[in-house]
Amino acid sequence: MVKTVNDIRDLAEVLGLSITTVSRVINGKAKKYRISDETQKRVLLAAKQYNYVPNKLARGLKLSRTDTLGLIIPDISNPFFADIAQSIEKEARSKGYSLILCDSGEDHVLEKELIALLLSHKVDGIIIAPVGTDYSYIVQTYNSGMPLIVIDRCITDMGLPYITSDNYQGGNDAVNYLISMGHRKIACIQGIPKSMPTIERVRGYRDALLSHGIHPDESLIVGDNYNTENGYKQTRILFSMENPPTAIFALSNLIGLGVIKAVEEMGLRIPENISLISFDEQPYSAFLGTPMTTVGQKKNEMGQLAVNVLLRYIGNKEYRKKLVNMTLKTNLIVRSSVRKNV
Amino acid sequence: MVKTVNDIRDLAEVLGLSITTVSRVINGKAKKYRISDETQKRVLLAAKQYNYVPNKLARGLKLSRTDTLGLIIPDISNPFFADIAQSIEKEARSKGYSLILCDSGEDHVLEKELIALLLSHKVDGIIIAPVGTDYSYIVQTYNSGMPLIVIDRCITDMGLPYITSDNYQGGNDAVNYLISMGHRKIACIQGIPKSMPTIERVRGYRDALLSHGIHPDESLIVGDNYNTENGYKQTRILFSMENPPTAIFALSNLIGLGVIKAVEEMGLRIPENISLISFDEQPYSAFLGTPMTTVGQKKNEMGQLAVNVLLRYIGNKEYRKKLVNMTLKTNLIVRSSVRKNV
DNA sequence: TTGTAAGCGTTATCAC
DNA sequence: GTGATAACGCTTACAA
Repeated sequence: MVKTVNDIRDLAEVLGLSITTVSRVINGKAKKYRISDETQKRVLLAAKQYNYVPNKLARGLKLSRTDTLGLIIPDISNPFFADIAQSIEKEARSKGYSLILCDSGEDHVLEKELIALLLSHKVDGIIIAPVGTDYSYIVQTYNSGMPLIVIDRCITDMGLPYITSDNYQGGNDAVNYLISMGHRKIACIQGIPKSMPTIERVRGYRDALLSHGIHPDESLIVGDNYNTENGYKQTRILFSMENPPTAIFALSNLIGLGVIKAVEEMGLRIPENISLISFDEQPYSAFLGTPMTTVGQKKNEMGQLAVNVLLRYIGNKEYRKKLVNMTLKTNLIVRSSVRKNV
Repeated sequence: MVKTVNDIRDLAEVLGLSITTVSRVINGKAKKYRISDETQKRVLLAAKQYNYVPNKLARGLKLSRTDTLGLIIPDISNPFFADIAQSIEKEARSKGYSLILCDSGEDHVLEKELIALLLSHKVDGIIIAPVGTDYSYIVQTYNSGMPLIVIDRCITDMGLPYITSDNYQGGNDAVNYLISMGHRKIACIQGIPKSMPTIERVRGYRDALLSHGIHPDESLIVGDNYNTENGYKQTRILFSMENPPTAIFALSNLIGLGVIKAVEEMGLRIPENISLISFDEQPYSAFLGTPMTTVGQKKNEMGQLAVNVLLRYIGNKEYRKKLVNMTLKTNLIVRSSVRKNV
């Protein structure tokens, strides 16, 4: 009959050692306390044998450190965020951290609750892609001393650290390209209007038009959500105009999918009847009915950087004074969804 | 100067009440202990005012219950798993549980570590879509009393509870359809060969052929991974045969994408030169170069059921004796990636 | 080189 | 109606 070991206490008992010694060996402080090699080996062996795993709750309670990070994103089924979540999880784990995943569903009331939830879990830090409507709670959390970093849906002028794509450049590049292909009547289907990616992409859109002497037509800047629905609806509406645009700039990959759906349903074709550029590259982008011209983002880098900056905030009080604001270049991936407009 | 409240102790002090009373109110046991309405209101108000959030570590340590579930999946960037993760997170949270997300990256050594990690976090239960190579550790964990449920990559005959799609039916339906369209030389690009979804889908494939008097050609059953790479490579190899198949059955959406890539690169077309059916429906399936015929799965239901069954295991020792094995029907979504072969 | 004991923040048991 | 206190499993001074 083998004794069941649940505790460091049980383990110590089995070994005939004190809890302290066992704890020291388990935590790799053997040589620091000059614990004999033999004792060390015995402990490690027994730990493995009895399948002992230290209780992180007790450990966290004692150390006020849980080796856990919180991640809040608006929609994990959006492959953009799934990719980011993957790189964050991987990087975090490689550094010894676990990840509590929260999907806010683009609901800022829920988002607020989720932050409180993560706080109650005593996570060591939070990575958040906010819904982008109400920041007060996030700012408050950060100012209270909780290490936190914002990704993608960044918030400027609030004193929050963030890592995001150069959305202005992405929007600007896309529209400049459309103009260079002869388009002048270019619609823009937005994501959440108040969110920074949308604001910046639209700013890039406007500036590209203006720099070519085209006055932005406000009736062509439409939509209010990053999802497929919005892309579909706005496209149908755009095409109900007496004089529809010749090109659409979709501010997310999901919006782009919605555009395609609407276009197909109307019996039209991309790019013959309408040109399209969509933000965010996806594995399927190249294989769509018309291979899509997209604005690629450094998702992997964004995730890795977020984790690493956050860990520095966690580990280094001094570093926390440094407000990290990073912007990652985008790249236009030209395929065949834009035709030359003559 | 407002006192900072970190503790239930601090809160009690501020209120001039005992810790016990405060704890009771916070946990909604006010009436059980006949705590006066006024006291109750004061406590609740102060808690809100001082932004008090109970420490889940301490709570978990005391109650041996963390209100936390662990989720292990092989690849969150695969939209199939992203969708499942979303439904699991949502359902779990609605029931008061948080989710620790782990991506095993299809690595069963890592998977084993991740289980130990979740154990050390004292999660109340585990939902796992295993890599599908080595089950021993999972079985051991389950047998040790940890509530656990397997999804998608199920393991039969091991006494583990699971919820999965009817992969046999899905494979059978797909191939029956291909045969009904006149195809006889049908290739099958597998996922991980030892994993149950692959085994079952291939069994469905074989039986469909046999039931039509076609003897399965082993050289047409190829591949070893659910990813895009595998789909691409195997397609290139299949087409290097002197007599390539007229149809391909891809066992995942990612494999399907790889097939498309290879086909395009070879200057061929779907379905003119090769017909294709791919497992798992995705938002983009309808918008691919050739709208894809797919086998749809009940992802949302799978996630919700997994959480609910797991929670019953957690809450009800009796129920744990009942081995839940659920199989969810698939549905063939016919589009235009299969042509009539004459 | 090893051990003793206090304390992390919470809840449950028992008392008043 | 409310309060004091032990205990959950761990780490870490402080002792020896």
